Amino acid sequence: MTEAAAVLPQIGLSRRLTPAQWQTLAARCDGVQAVPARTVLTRKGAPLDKSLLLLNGFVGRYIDARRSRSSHMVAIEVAGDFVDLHGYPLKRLDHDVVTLSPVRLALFGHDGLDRLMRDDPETGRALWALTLVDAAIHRHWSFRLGALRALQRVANFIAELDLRLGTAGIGQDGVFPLPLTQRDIGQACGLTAVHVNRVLSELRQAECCTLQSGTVRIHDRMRLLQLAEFDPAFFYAGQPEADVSDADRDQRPGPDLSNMTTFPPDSVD
Amino acid sequence: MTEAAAVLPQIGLSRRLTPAQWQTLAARCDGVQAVPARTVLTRKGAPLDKSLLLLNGFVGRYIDARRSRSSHMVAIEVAGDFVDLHGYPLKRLDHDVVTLSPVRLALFGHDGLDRLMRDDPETGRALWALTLVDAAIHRHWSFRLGALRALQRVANFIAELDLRLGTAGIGQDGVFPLPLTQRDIGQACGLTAVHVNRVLSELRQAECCTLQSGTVRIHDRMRLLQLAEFDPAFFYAGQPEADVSDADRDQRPGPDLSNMTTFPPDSVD
DNA sequence: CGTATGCTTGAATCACGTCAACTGATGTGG
DNA sequence: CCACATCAGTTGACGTGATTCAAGCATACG
Repeated sequence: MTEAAAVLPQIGLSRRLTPAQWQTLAARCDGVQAVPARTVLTRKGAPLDKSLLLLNGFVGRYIDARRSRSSHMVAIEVAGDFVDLHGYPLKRLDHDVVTLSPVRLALFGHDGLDRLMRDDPETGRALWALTLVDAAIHRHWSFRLGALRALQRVANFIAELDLRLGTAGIGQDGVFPLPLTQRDIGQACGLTAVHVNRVLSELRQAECCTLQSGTVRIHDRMRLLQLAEFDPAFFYAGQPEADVSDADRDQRPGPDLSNMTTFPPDSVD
Repeated sequence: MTEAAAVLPQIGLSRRLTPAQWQTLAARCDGVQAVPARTVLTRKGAPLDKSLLLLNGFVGRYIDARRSRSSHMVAIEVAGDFVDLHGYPLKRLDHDVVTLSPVRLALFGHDGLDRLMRDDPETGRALWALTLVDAAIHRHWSFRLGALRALQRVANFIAELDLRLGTAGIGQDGVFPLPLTQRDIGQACGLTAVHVNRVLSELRQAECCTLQSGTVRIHDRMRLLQLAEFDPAFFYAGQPEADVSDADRDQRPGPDLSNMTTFPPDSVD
């Protein structure tokens, strides 16, 4: 639907496409749909024939343990993220996708993407790169959960959303909306809601940042990033990695496998 | 180098390609190289011009916190895994890649992959799907770290490697090599080496599985999988999702956004 | 040999979970 | 309009799972 395409803003992750690529993609949009909060978009294992681009709001991915009582949020998507793009090559997902807030979604049928891939393989590779940034974010989550403790984890989570929402043009002066309950944050950070509460009030008392009634206010971003051990490298901002054409290849010789160094063992753990 | 291509076995993840696709890819191989254990293959941020397919041995990906003393393993690669395939669209990595054991690697220059993508976009999409399975494994790690506690985590880790190595044709009767120190396992599972030790002896006493001198012996796989809350869905085994051509499309109507259901709140946490 | 590295075990500490009670905001039906 | 339920947030007391520090062994290696 071309009318729909005309209004699609190029925000967030989709900014990694060139304007021309974005036009090519937006032309494939099959419509826009509004969905209320706490609604299942796709259920684990269900076959997919369309992918969803998140225009605004928040969406979570959940894996739940059968025997256990808790489900865990393994990813959060913000405006500009392609929620289901990896469902395009895989044709089904291994987890549930649920809206955390009211959202608006742009729909892309897989057959339309097929044609896009055929007609414009360069844009296809750019879409591939988009899904790889998602994977890098997953690694960052793994790092957060495995290497940090409660206070740092929550700080890191907030710092990540500050960065990602900034890219989406949402929020300013360190203030942005985050309509999650403390239980949601706990599910994302591997903590109980009770402990998230304590950690948040600790961050508040430290004059670091405040999260109240669905709004984050960052008072001291330096301290937040430092506390969070936050390294934005995982986000692959900066150069357009979608552009694999040529130019920046072979300039620097890449890691030569002949000059390998022994991995220095680090102190503990 | 065609001689190198001739000896490349199609194991593990690379089995998700059709034999024809595998031949196409193997023909692009630029050589095979042996690398000793505990060697840095690629350093965070370094520009890449080739990708590596792991023929045997183990490789880990590490993210480390600057201020802190510990680095965290965010992924482990086994025989058949494409270690650096996501470095192909992205051109650099956000983490370090280190061998955990002596390995043999098949090298694929990015320009060769470029030609492959041009000549055979279908195989290109299959490679995309490979990187998406990696992402699914990342989500599984996130789940493990966020939702499970020590005993279950280690059990889950072992169950994952049992599954992945089985696909690579390594090990049988629940016995497979795993040349990791308890400190390595701790870095992967977000635990200290000391606690990994206690957990392993617990698993041993429970007659569940044994990990000694670099070898895993699974005595009661049912109990292991149950204890680990292990759901192999993340691995996308089964149907060849690389085959996006046609056939299995539009058979089932996919999740219709009109019959959305409200997300049922689960009990705790 | 001695030194380094990995595994094992114990005891003390601490971070986080669990249980429970209370608040305040929102909503619903009589 | 008020009784009542519900749900997110908050706080305290208590229990426990994991870390930390420490020491003792085993094996491999120069």
